[in-house]
Amino acid sequence: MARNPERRVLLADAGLRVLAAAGARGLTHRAVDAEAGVPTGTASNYFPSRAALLAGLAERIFDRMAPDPAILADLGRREPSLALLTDYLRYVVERTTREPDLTRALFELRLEASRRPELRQALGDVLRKGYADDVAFHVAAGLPGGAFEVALLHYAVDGFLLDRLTTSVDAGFDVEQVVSALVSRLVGAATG
Amino acid sequence: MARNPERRVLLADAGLRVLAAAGARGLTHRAVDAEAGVPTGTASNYFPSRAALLAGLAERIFDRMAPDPAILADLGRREPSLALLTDYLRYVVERTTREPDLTRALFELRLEASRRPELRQALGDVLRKGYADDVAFHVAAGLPGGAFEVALLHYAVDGFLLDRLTTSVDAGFDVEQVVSALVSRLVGAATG
DNA sequence: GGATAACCACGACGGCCGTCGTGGTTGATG
DNA sequence: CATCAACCACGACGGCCGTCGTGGTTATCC
Repeated sequence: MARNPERRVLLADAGLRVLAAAGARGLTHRAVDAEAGVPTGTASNYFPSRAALLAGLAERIFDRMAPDPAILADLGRREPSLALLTDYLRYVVERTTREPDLTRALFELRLEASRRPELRQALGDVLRKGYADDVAFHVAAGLPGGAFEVALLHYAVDGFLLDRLTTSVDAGFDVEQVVSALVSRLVGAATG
Repeated sequence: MARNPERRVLLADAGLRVLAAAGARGLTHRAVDAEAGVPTGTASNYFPSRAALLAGLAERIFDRMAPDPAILADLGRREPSLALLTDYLRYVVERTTREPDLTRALFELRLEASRRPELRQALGDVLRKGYADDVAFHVAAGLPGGAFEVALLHYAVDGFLLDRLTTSVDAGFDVEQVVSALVSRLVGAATG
C-alpha cells in the first residue's frame, strides 16, 4: 500500500498555509494537522521529522508555482519584444501575488534554508535550476537581454514582492508601473 | 536607578545575533541570555514579553544600520551625478553586507511583522520614514531621479541582498557590476 | 547610616513542542 | 476466507517555551 499521495499534498498545502500565516515558529506537526483537518499525528506520520516537513513544503511550493503551460504556449507564439518580456514578467508577478501565502512561505523557506544545510542544498538546487531555465528560455525565445538582465529582473521582482507581501515601505506605485519600468529600463536601456 | 541602557543594548545585540543565526524560531529569552553571557532571566526582565523583545530588536537594528555621518558628509560635498549616486548605493550595500547578521535579522523581522499587528505598525513606520528620508535626501542633494527611482532602487537592492544573504540563485555577478548597472539603468536611463 | 525603591538572579508553573512506540484498521493476495 | 503487510490514529515522554512571582542586592536620598 503506497503512501497516499493525495493526503501528502493535502498536508503540504496545509503546511504552506500555516507557514505563511504563522511563520516558521508556528509551523509544527500539530498545527499542520489542525489546518488540514486530520487527526493529530498524521503530519508526523507523513513527514517524520521537522526537516522532512520543511523539505516536503519546499518540494510542493514549486509544483504549485509552476506556470500554466497553456498561457506559456500562448505567449510563446508572439514575436519576441520588450512588450512580450513585460507580459512574461507581469505573469510572474500575477502568479506570485495571486497566492501571497505561497510567496510568503517561500521567503520563510529561504530564510530557514540559510541555516539548515540539507534544506539549503535542496532549495538552492531548485532556485539555481529555476534561474538557469529562465535564462535558457529567455535566450531561446529570442527576448532582448541575457543572463545578466534576467538576474537583475529577478532581484528587482523579489524585492518588489518582499515589499508588497510583508511589511511595506508603501511607496505608492502600482504593479503595472513598476513592472514596465523595470523591463524597459533594466533590459530595454541596455539593448536599445 | 534607571534601567541600565548599556545592558539593554548588549541584550538587543545578542538578540540580533540569535535572530540571524537561529531564526525567529530560535529567538527565545533564554537563548538571548546565553548569547549575551548573562544569567537566565535577564532578557526576560528587560523585555518582559516576546513582543517587547521583538520591538526592542527592531529599534536597535536601525540604530546600528545608521550610516556614518562623516562618510555621508564626505559624499555630500561632491557634485550630484550618477557616479555619486552609485557611490551612495555602494555604501548602502557595503553597510548591509558587512554585517550580514543585521540584514538577515531585518528580513526575519519584516516577515514576523507581517503577522504581528503591533510590530507591523512600528516597523512599518520606521521603514516608511526611511524611504521618505531617502527621497528627501535624494532630492535635496540634487541627485538624478525622484521618488519612483528611489523606490525601484530599494526593491532591486533588497532583492539583491536577499539573494546574497540567504539561499542564493548564484547567478555569478559581483556586487560592483550589479550596483552600477542598477543605478545607470534604473536612474540614468530615465534622466538622460 | 538607615530607609527605600529599583534592579536583578533565580525558580516554578502550565503549555506546547518533536519524536517514537503501539495497537487497531484496512485492503490486497492467494 | 485467512493472512499479512502497510497505513494510520492516538498516547506518552522528555525538553524547551513564555511568563510571573519572590527574595537578595545595590545605589540613592534624607
